[in-house]
Amino acid sequence: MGKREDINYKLPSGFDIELLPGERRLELFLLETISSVFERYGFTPLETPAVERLEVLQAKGNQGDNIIYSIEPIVPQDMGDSNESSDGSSRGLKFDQTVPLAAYIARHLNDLTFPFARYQMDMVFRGERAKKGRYRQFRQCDIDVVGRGSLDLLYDAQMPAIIAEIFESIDIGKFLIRINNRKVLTGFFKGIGIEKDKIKTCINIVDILEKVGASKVKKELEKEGISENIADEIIEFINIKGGSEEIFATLDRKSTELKESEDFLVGIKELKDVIKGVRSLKVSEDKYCIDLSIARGLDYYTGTVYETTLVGYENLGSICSGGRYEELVGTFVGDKLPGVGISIGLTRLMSKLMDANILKPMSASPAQVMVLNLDRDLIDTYLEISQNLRQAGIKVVTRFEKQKIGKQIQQADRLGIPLCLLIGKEEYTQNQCRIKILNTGEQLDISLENLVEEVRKILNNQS
RNA sequence: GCGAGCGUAGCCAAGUGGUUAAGGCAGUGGAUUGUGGUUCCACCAUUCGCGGGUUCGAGUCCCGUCGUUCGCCCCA
Repeated sequence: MGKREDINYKLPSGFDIELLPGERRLELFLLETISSVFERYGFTPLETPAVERLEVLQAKGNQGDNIIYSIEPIVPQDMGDSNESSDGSSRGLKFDQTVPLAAYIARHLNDLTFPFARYQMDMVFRGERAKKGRYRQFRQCDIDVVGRGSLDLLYDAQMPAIIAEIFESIDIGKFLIRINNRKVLTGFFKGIGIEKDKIKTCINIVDILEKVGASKVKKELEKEGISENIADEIIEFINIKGGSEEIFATLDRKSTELKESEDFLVGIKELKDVIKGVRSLKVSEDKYCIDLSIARGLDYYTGTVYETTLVGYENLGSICSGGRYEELVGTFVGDKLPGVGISIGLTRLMSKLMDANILKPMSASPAQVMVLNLDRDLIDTYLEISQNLRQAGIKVVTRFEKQKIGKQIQQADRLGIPLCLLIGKEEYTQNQCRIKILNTGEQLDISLENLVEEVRKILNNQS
């Protein structure tokens, strides 16, 4: 098979994110759809390097060491230890877009206009155990808005509107954006007497409710030294269900029962403002809800948090999530620079949705027309026709190699090219061209003068 | 990092100590010379991740090694 046995060319675990042509075309289509929604809301495109200093990557939160890939050069042997002083080990690959954004803002503070709204659809890297649909390198589509000093809660409200618009336009069925506010959670924990240093742990435990179920959450909480009564109270709290007004009513009632409810009240107020904004942005009621069990694992979230699931496919997990972070950017700059953002894990989303047959790959080739090679002597005609079509904006593949006609048509079919142009001696002498429409098998003879026009007409009818 | 499983062609695989290593998909060639997605025929692994061992004999058992998958953890 001509295969080299000494080189293992398989991709390492977690990096098998290569797509076939039709899949890549689908990805590009999605990227285009997503970015056009982002831009409709005035977000500006941005890209940051794959590499940042470790101190930047580790600046906030507990992402820690087990997910960051460090990067260092391979020192050539004959260079001895001359590279030893390089600080290669102090760099790593970015594991999300938010932390690099914070650093970016710190670097360009004086060149940017605030609130700064940007989108980014780069690859990120996580050194975690790979799973089906969960990779070590993957593409995330992020938007964030960062304000200087303060950031209006309407930016938080805008996020669900953007999410809704995106998932409506890529047509993947019903989805639900679940909204919560971390201050509601932390305020509640504080109010029922949980010590400050345990609140973070509690948030992380609560976050896994959906995955592991209430009894496991309770067990975990008790492992942290939380009494059974309190654990029950927590579970009851995060399970509160209902419409927005209903939940607000419950929360208001709860706030009077709590010992210390300042944070809790702030959280409720924020959540109310956000929901009000979402409503004003005309996001339809069945697309979002308040869900007090949404906490998000990342440490840097401080206020609003979001998670989006596909209705009927909840097991796919969150397809878009994010939240507000008050302190993250400020870790690099002295100022207060609160931000809010969301992220779509596109690689994972595509992989899962294609497995579930919700998304289907596009045709392998963007070409709309294939000019067949029936006679090598007519190659100049083929080239000329191809150029004419291209000038009219039509995507054309010209066959240079003479092959059995059936093979050529078969190839066009496999590539998903809808039209074949056949010009042999016969057609040529009559100044004609035969157009074959592959999905119907229909053929028609057109004079060369009208060809461009005719092809365009057929293509229009097809789409 | 810990626990479990798996490793047979480009892909999916049967095979559980005897040997010519099923089958399917894909691929290549053909079924009379200018027509595809259907059908039919032929071809397509001196070899079972790698190394060692047990045995008259190993893809099949044992040890090691590498790779990979799943679970815990974490998350997109």
